[in-house]
Amino acid sequence: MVSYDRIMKLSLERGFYFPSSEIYSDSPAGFWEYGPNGNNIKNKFIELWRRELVRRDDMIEIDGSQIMSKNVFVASGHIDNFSDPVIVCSKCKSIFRADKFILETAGIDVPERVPNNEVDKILNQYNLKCPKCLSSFQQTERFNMMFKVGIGPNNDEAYLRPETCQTIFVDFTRIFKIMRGKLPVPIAQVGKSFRNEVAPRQSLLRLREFYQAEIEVFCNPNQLDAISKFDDIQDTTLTIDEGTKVSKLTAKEALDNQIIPNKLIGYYLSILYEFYEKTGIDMNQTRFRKLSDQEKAFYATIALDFEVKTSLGWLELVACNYRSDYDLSQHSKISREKMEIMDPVTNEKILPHVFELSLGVDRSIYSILEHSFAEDHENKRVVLKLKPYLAPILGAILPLVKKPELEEIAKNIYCNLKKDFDMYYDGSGSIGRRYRRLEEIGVPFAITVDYDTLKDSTVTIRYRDTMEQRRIKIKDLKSFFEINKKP
RNA sequence: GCGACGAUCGUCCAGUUUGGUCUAGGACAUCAGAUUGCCAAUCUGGUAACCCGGGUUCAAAUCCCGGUCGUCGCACCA
Repeated sequence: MVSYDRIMKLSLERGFYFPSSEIYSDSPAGFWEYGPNGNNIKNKFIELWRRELVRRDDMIEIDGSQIMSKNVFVASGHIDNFSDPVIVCSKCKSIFRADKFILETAGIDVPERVPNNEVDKILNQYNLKCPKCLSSFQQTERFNMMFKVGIGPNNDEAYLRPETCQTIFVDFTRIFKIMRGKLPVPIAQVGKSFRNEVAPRQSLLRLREFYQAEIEVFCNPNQLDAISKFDDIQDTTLTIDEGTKVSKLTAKEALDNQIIPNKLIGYYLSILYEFYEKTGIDMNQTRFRKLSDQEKAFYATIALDFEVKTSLGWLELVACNYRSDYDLSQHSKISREKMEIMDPVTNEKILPHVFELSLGVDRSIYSILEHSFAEDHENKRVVLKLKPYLAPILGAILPLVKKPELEEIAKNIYCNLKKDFDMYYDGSGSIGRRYRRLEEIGVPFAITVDYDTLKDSTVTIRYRDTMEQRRIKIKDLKSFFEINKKP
């Protein structure tokens, strides 16, 4: 298996991703840039997500704000649940998690959501001091994983969203009305979320600013098995890890065996699976893992993670949570906005439930890179076997040697194709070197203009994975790329 | 956030032990030119780095302190 370090090296050398603000010594951890190649892959990944999930399932896609008011997160529970009590030594400024500290020193098991004054009381009562300098602690504070921002001259309290889905929840009633929604109605969004991670690590795998592609399926909780399109995917084979046992079985079998609770969840897990199949990730190295009650988020009643095996172990790519009506009822309560809707199918007035597929884009990109990376020792080359529709560049136009008559034709071909496809022109160095360079960033096709081109207007197509070469007429190139850029 | 270790061209590494030889060297990559009829060829020339701040010293890539970042472990991952 390719190591994390090897992918990291490739990324730095070839511009997939690299640290943000790296010329400054005070640049914070957990922020990374996509370079030209990485950005192209990311855009194409998102476009594939749209094709295979959003358009396939007639989803509605929105693009919401990244900064949202305090009340949004009071309602969502993030103000309360997303923070840890923290105590700071008044002298040496050492920081401790209050609940852990009290458990370790006084042996008292306080809940994570313990009020600040309660912590202060316990510290006093048991005379707990800083273990490093034996000084007393300052008043208990909260460390919140959300980034707080101040709006306007008064610095009104607001936050960068820690998950994209909250915009979907707060917008739900308007979207449902204007789009003449019928349950189940999936609403999708791709965008950035922000979490003030304590220890961001491993580049794209734990970021403070990251892309999520989320799908919130609003549904009638009484109609979870009334999904006729389940039949389309019932033979999709899923690997499901229930903690005690791992089963590989079709969606239908999983449903029959109660491993999946209903058709709606089965359907969405299956189309998610089929989407990832198309990314080039080795599906034998993936699984859905049922989360235990301890692992589940506070809003989830059923939770499965879609995970992929990488050199760093199993990596969570998609959180699939049945959030019930938690979010809508909370937003309804705090905003005093009625969020019940008429289900036109059953003529019931209900508060919809939500099943979500919360996908981590950056982790997916990393996994695709790792699973696409191949070292071809026989030919002494490194090949990134990206699917053509995910490759940062679809094709490169190369003059065989540096001769004006070949370069002119090659540049013409390049100019004729570059508006329709992601093309690249390279005329420097030996032809073999150029092939090697291209396959390292995953360019699937190289077009070489040679001396035969002058005679019969054909060029060589070289295939990245097999190194095979075929001749094709210049005028047929457009349709060749048209066909080959499709999933 | 804690602890251990580390940080030199785009990448990998030498130089730090024992301060002066370093206006920092090599390899790969890259750029320009020459050459080249298809898989990292060759020749010539070029670009390019001591993480940041402070201190010690006649003198710091090298020693000391602080910060930042990175790797690993713990914790965290709603």
